[in-house]
Amino acid sequence: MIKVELKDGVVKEFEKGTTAAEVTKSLGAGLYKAACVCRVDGVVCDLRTPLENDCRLEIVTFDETDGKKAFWHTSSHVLAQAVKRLFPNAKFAIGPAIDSGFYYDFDVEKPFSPDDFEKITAEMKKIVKEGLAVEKFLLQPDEAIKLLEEMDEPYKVELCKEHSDKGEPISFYKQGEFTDLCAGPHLMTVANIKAIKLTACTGAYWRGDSKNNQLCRVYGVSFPKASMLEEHLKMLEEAKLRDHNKIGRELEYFTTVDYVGQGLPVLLPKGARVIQLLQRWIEDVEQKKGCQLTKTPLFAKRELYKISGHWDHYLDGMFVLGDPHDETKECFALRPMTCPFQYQVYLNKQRSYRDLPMRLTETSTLFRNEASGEMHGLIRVRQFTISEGHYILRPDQLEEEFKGCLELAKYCLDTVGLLEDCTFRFSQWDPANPNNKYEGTAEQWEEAQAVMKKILDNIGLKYEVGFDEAAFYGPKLDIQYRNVFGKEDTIVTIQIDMLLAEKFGMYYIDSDGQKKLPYIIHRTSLGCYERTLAYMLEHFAGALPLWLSPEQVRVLPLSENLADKAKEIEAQLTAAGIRASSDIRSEKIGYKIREAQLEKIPYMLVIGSKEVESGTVSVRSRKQADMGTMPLSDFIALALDEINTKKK
RNA sequence: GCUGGAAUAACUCAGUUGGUAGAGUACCUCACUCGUAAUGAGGAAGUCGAGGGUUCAAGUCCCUUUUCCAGCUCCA
Repeated sequence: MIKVELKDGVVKEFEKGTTAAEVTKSLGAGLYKAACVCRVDGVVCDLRTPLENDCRLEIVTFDETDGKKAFWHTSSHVLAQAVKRLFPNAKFAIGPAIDSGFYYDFDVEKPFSPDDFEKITAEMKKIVKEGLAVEKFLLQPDEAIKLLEEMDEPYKVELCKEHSDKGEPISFYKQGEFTDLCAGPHLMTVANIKAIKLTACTGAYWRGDSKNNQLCRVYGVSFPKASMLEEHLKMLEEAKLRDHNKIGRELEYFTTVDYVGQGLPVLLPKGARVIQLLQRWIEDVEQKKGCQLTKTPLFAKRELYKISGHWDHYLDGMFVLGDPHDETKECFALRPMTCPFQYQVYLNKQRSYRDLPMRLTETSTLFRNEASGEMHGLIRVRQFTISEGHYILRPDQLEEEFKGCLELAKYCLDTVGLLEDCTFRFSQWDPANPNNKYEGTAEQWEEAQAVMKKILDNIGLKYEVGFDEAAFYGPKLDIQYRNVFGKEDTIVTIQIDMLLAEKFGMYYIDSDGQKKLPYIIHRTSLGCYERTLAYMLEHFAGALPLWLSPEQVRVLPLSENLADKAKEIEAQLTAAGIRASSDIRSEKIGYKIREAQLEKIPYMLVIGSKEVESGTVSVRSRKQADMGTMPLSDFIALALDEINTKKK
């Protein structure tokens, strides 16, 4: 007999070798039905796992992430089974669970059409109704490879051969006529998958490498109850209403024009105003932090990029003016980054250790020739403006300055309301990167990464490691943000560079009279303005905080004959530094309010004869509706306080 | 760059098997002078993304191309 400790410390005895499933069943039919997988002493396992020793057993349902993962993983097998039935020639790659569902990659002659989708969904539902039990079996590596070869699954054979190096048995899962190479864990039966929706069909490269064959990836999501699926789809619809690419256009922040080109959004007055406000604020904040503002050219001769290394690493990503390969003629390129330009400020004269740290910042417009399929609203564009900076430092200043950069970035992101949803990624090099991406020696890399790790650990920052995500000249701390579709991008980056100073001959004379190489931190405080604006539009669903609202107050006279009074109030607001307008059209007040509300105008001041008589305004906010009447001066004080404190 | 989807009035979208281009909103005009999310009537508005082709006839079928969307790859 073995002792099994259950939830809340209850201990029960079972025969040695009893499976977790049998234990669960003994606890109650309802629990067994809801159970997806279990954790034995904290390790996620199949319910079919036999318990051999005393242990702690947790039953995991769909409510937990581990449960969802298993549920969706099994769903991906059902998808594969349905595809096999309908398209017997399809070859199978991988089919994992992801954060919001599952996918399976297939090699098929023709990608699936929406029509095929319906058929596949119907077949999946049929399979669920058949209520097949999921069984697990193990094979020795050579037997496993033989089986997969017989099944004519070349991708699976490739995967299996890699696992077989370990010499461990290979696990398979089987439901009905369908067998798949898989590590699991899986549900006990497909019968629990009550609601299924296939969401997208896209291309995806085998093993994530664009040199490889492109497969057909089918995305889906599934739930134990139909109502949960409905709720999920409703949530997705609501997320889409926050999409900056939709509301940014609707609310007239930006637009795109066919004949201007891809990745070149046109900022409309509202978008331009927000970016101006952010830029003025950041430039002032940086000045107070001891930064020096620079303004350097937007393009330069090819020779500059050759020194920095960008010419060799990123020629494809640059907009080149002239023939890049004709060395007999002058050739220019628009700048894809600011580093080599800003270094010229440092190089302007001989520098002493007393000049350091030198904190150079610039509101820098950059140009990157992104591949045509990469562009996305304001998030991924070909021309953008970034709060860029390079700090040139003595080694003894590195830690403190790095902390300063991180504090500044956190302050900026917090002020614009985005920090709470950010995650941190320590982006490191891959010594074995096949494309020769990284410059410098292993010693230099180990040192730079050790320094960064020490700094991050000292601060106690929670971060993930991004392997093979470093810049070609050094490791990065990337601050990541997810858009409404869950896609992650870097919003802010802080990088340690030990290589470029030498390339540009950026020495300083130390206190001992010796020439020495400085460290350089590449950093941004708020990231690039377009991207930050995009995320703010999503975060606030278009209702930007008052201090950043392009139009802060709209005066709404009840009737046309109060137009002069409205204009007078507007002028008083403008004089107080508030961005105001008035709606003097001969429309009903409800109509004007509705429009202002849809435009997310923070405050509406309604004025009628009552207000004119008493010298007050009737205040309505987009959040709290009617706030009652007050003297105009009171409202101005209230608004200015909200603006000056940058209230979110 | 790759896979899939899309493009019709300023916006959101209808448009049957190929046979004269439609609605709502917005816009303009007029009336109404209004109390916290849509007043009424009338009017104007489209080379059906662009370029080729098939056809007596193309928004609709075929080819090319541009842009937008989702995903992959990439992201200094």
